[in-house]
Amino acid sequence: MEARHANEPARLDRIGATTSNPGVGERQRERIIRAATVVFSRKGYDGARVEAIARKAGMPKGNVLYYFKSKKALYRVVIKQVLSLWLEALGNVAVDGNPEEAIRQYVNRKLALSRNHPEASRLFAMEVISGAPIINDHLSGELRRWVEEKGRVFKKWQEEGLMAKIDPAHAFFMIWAVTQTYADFEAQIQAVTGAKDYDQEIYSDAAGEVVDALVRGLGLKRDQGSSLQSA
Amino acid sequence: MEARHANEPARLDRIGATTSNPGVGERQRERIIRAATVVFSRKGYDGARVEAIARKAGMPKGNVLYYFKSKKALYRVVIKQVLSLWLEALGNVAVDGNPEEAIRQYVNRKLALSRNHPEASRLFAMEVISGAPIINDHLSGELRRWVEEKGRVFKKWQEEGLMAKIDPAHAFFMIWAVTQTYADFEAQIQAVTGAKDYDQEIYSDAAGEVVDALVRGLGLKRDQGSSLQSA
DNA sequence: GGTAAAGTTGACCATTCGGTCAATTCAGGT
DNA sequence: ACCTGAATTGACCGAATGGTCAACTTTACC
Repeated sequence: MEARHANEPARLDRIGATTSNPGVGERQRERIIRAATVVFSRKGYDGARVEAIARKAGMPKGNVLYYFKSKKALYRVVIKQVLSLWLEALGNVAVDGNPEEAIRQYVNRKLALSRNHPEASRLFAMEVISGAPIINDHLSGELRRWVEEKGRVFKKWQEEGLMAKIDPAHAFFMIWAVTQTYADFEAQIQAVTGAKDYDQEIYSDAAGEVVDALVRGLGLKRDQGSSLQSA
Repeated sequence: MEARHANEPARLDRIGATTSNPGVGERQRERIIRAATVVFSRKGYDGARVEAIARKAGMPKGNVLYYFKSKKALYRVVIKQVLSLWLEALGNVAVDGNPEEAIRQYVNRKLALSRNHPEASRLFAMEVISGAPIINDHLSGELRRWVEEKGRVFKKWQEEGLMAKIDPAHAFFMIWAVTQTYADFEAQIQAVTGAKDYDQEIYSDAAGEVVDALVRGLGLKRDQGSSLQSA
């Protein structure tokens, strides 16, 4: 017992495929994290049972606690990974192209995130609803700075008349709210629309209109000066 | 012991003030429900401790279980009350006035709900994120019908060119997403904006811009024919 | 003021759950 | 084949929690 309870995300990024030596333990670790993300996102921290996570990962409970020294430690690892996914997708809003295209791209990327990682989205939502006990520092640190930075770009656009006059932060809140709702409130949307194939009917069919509405609402204009399209 | 474990919401509506006989028990019942709403909304069902609810209501645990036969029964009562608050506020979107004013009013009402009952909003959100195990029937029943009904009005507006062509259901999802985000994601918004006085800075100062953006996004026009304003 | 029901309270029970541990198996290096 | 550390597993423990209960107090009504 030596690498035990490392607790570090270690190398959670996409590995170039099956790298030389994923390590027996590393693979297990990842299975646990994946299972934990699902369970935590549906049940919340307290509702999640270690044994439920273990079962979903296909191993006895004891094994989970072998890799993570406690339920809380596992939760921290999971939620930090989710957060980094969030921040990463926030990524780089292209500030140089024309505003409309930039935001349209950004919203679409965010929507894709909700589509491909609904559990991550829900887990994040639960954390925040609960008062963000774990990630508060990140929100008032990294995220806040990120918003301030991008906000300056919005201000510039607004001065040039390329965007409606709206507090940049709230513009983001609107975007996040709308994109996340398709993951977080899936149950409600499912119930109300009666969609048979959520992925298809909601994301493929309806999402486009919503993106348009957001762009329109934020009053985003295509910069007339630079007519170059981004790929 | 006779009225014990009635479990019925009984008469939860606003009573005309202190009616003749609120009943000792009825008052306690309401205190418990109010406390439970807060605790459940922050901790989720499993995270909430009966004793925590009792303490917040200012009575020993045993007393809570005297009025509600189980934690789950209490939860059901609480969440149903929250749901009715939601549906009630959805209320009557004035279908006859001009579209812009109607929706503007509706959004403002929904926003006020988030402001005045943030716990209710969060509790509702938690339920839905968890897959709406309790209220699923209501969502695919009452709520769905309500959306279909109001949706027809939207369609009419759209045919008259008074509203952007967007699936009515999704128009609602957008509105709900944006308005709820100010209650549900308060922790995030607080962290990002660094607002000292959330109520003031967020709801009073910034909300207006957001309502405008929504109205603009949904492409709502003032009906030129009828220039009468609703109060 | 007496009585019966409603309400209050803390002690108590059974269960569940996170976490530990000793025993065992597996994998790799020599 | 042997050895060593990593990994696996199920039994087990203590704490916490939902729920019960019996004793006690308050309230309402005659």
